[in-house]
Amino acid sequence: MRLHPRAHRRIRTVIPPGAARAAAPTHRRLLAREGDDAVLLTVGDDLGVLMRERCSTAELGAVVATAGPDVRWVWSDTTRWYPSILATGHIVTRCWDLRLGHALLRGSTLVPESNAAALRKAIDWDASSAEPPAASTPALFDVDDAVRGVPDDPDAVLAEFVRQQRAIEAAPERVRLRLLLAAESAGALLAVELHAAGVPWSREVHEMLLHEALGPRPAPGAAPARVRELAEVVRLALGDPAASLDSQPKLLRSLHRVGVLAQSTNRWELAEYDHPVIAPLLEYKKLTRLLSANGWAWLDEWAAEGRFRPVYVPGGVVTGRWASSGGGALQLPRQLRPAVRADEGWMLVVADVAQLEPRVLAAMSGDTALAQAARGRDLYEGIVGSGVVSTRQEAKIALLGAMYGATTGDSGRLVPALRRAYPRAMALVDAAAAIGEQGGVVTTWLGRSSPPADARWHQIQAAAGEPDATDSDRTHARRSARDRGRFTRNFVVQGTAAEWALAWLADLRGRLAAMPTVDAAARAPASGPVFGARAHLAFFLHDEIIVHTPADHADAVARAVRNSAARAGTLLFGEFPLDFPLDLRIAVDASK
DNA sequence: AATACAAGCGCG
DNA sequence: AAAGCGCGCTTGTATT
Repeated sequence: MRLHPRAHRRIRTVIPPGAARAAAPTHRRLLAREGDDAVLLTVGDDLGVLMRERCSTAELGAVVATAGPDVRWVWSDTTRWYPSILATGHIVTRCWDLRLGHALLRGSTLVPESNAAALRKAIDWDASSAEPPAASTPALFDVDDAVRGVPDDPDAVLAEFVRQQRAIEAAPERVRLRLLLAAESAGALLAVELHAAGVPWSREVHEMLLHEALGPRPAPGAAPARVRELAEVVRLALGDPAASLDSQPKLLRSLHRVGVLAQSTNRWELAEYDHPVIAPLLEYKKLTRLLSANGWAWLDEWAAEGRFRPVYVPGGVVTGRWASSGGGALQLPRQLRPAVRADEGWMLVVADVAQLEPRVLAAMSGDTALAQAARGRDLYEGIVGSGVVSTRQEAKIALLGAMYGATTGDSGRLVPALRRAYPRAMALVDAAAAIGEQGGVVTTWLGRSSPPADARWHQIQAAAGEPDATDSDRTHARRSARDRGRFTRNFVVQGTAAEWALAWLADLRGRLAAMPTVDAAARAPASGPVFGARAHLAFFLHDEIIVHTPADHADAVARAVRNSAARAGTLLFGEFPLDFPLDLRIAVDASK
């Protein structure tokens, strides 16, 4: 790396300071790179550059801090810029993530086509996946788009910002798009912060849980005692001391030999057979799963320092949900939740939204009957109370079936009753399914659109319409159309729920940042210099959050969590009469 | 030996 | 007890 000339150690202002002062408080500032330096562009309402500054990247944290909390930093990609700024101890309050913005706007049906086309043309987003999908490609859609880059040089950053700004301003629903971009960008900041802060994790509790379930930690390469014992019991029941339990084909053959004629080794199917081998085998599978997914090796690799730090991937799911990579953050088994444990003198505020997706569906469809059923704490009980179905379990299955597109089984059987009781809500998901089946694009409440049907999908549909089409072609086409219909049916609901959750998080993040810090002795050092000093979000999973907070602030945090949920509701749905009740607990650990 | 795929199971 | 959306991860097997 090149050393910077002394002159670069201080910000060099190119525009006279007077103009800069006038511009600074209200205007967005773009960050770009030139060699090893960062370039800062202050942009006016007319999108003209008011000021151009330059500093070394090492000084960026200080520059951000000096600029104050009212600036919205516009940059190519939060994952590229924010970690190093945060590492110097500075929180960025607002940003505009151009990569995420591009991914949203280039495909949104709310953006006028000429603007969307301009965005697509400017950045060759999917250059490497432009060829028609190979015949073997099973995916219905491709999320690679979201991970491609926006260039970092000043001209490109400014040009992309201008394109995105114009795309939004040209849209009749610009208020929604602005909200979506702001929420998505706040999520990008939070994802970096969650990784830095980490989930407080008790090695002691985790080891105790493993010991209880599996026995003492075995030598490397050996199976734990409890697993070995169960394997013996299973092999005895199979009448084969050498039976292999970890290879599906071999296990299936062994099962067949003792009369268990299952088609697969999945546990739901195995559970249907009445044979002495079943119970110990299911227990064996459960324990080996715990061992391989979240055993001692996982603990050593992911939570050794008292924090679990997964990498969150905002926008990583087509619907707008977050994905994660590393450590399986989205799959922490409930069994291990007691290991999520606050530091000494700290508490956890654990909150999840009750039935988020059906509530969101009620609001977006304007279905006041469903909203009425949701008025109490439990939406499913509300449906039972309206006499639509007779048990809570039926209400749940029916509603999930309606949102997922179930056609058979208990779920499919109950959907018609729901359709009669809540015609507006059901019409919304049915319409989304119909559009998907025809190859169309659907859009969430704030403007995230589903990916269009790919070339392979169209090819399958076209083949079924040819004169020489076989029954198999037609069946294939119909199935593929319905698959896509179920996807778009769920997309609008899951995607809007993700938007609600982002709005909740973004608002809460702001409230937590405003909370007081604690003195040195009361800090949680493992959460880092910034978050170890105050209440901070520690975990997020679709509709639930965990805040790690100094014990004295727990009540205030709980109020903030509730207030933010209420705020998210009005931000998205205005005065529509619907609340989003939380199940909220203040506790030392995250177990139920 | 390296890579791709499918099954299975964890989460919402 | 599951058949219907969205994921990530591990394991064993098949492919190269």
